[in-house]
Amino acid sequence: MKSYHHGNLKQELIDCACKLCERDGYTKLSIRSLAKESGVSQTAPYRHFETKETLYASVATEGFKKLSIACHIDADKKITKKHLVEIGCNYIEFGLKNANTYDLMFGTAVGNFAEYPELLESANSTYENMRLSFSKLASDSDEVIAFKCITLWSMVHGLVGILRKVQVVGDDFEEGVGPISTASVIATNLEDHLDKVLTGLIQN
Amino acid sequence: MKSYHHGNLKQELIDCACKLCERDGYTKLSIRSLAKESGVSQTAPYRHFETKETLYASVATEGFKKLSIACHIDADKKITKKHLVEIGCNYIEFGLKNANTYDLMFGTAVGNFAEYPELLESANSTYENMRLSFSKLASDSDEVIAFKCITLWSMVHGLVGILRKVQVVGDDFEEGVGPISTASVIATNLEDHLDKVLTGLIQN
DNA sequence: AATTTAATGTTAGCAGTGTAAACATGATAG
DNA sequence: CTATCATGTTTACACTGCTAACATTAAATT
Repeated sequence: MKSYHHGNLKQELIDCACKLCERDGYTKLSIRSLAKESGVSQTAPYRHFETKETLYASVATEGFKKLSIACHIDADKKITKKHLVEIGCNYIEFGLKNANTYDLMFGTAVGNFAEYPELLESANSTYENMRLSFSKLASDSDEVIAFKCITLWSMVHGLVGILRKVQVVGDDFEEGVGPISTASVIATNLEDHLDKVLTGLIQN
Repeated sequence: MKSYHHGNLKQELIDCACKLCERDGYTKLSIRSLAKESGVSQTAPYRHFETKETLYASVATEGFKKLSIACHIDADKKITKKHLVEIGCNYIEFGLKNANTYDLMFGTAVGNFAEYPELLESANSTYENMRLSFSKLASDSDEVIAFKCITLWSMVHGLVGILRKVQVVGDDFEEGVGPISTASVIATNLEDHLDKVLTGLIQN
């Protein structure tokens, strides 16, 4: 027999939402279905999430935490370009393996991160982690480090988007010339690709 | 007095949808509101668009056509890196100025382009245009050209995403070190940035 | 020219959604 | 032990995508 109060509803809703968002995409997620899944009334989630966007923000927050972990590398000593390639690869792998969550994190489902302090914090700390790795690489100024960081981020972010999209674009081109076959070559040689692309940005 | 048949409903719906999608984002668009806007019954659009996704596909198709135009450069002669920078800048400008439409084109609102021949065609021809520009640059093999093309695309695509997102991430970092200020520097020096980033990819 | 047909429009209605308001329960603080 | 307040429920509203059945008229066929 169930007690009137669930006890741990908020966390269960978040966990469940993360799972469903990743499985079906966040558009398919409804507060009502989520409530049903947790065996609770349709409007119970509203005691924990003001709006659906608030729920999205929680899922996105979890996403950034996982991304932070995925992109973290141990390196007390000076790190090399190889480390950055590794970060980039891990980032891309995360984006491709958690594509639906990634959409939530980088799409427009959550309009303004500033309205959700935890989300803001987790997103910023993902950036900050990456920045710290860069700062260990070379004795660049803070500005240059930040610049390189945003540049790498935009590169891997772009690759995630294009690699995913291209699979859906169809390919009626000659062998080896169309976007799909090309992207697939890049995808299967990610390390080489990142290494090459980072060369203009960083030496050694 | 209006006739029973509208006469040009499909095109009017597409035009209207393009406008509303760009103004409010595609999530805010409803078939019913669209119908009302065109002074027609709630279900009339279904005579022209099987599902909402079909409508999205039409809007995305228009988007790719515009993107193609934006990225087109006149160059019968050999083109230089400068031309590619120009293409990249135009691409990014399009992505930032038509952010909501861009989401529709590169997000998951339309699941499988192959189901919408016109969309597929317009998306592929955007790629093909870019590829042709690259092919005029140097005497690379077709594979290398395609590779560079996808790489540039992913770079500018990533920049569009990050430049947009960063504005929403908040910035509680030191001066010049946070993502916002850094991205803003990149955004205001786009040409320089692209030039630098393309150097690893292309000489001259 | 008359008639059939197909394209395009309307009306009514279902099932599902986000969300607000009013109420119920029970854990916890006084 | 009682009052309060966080948490859960019920009910309801306005909106959505979409379907089915019907209406109108343009186009094709005889």
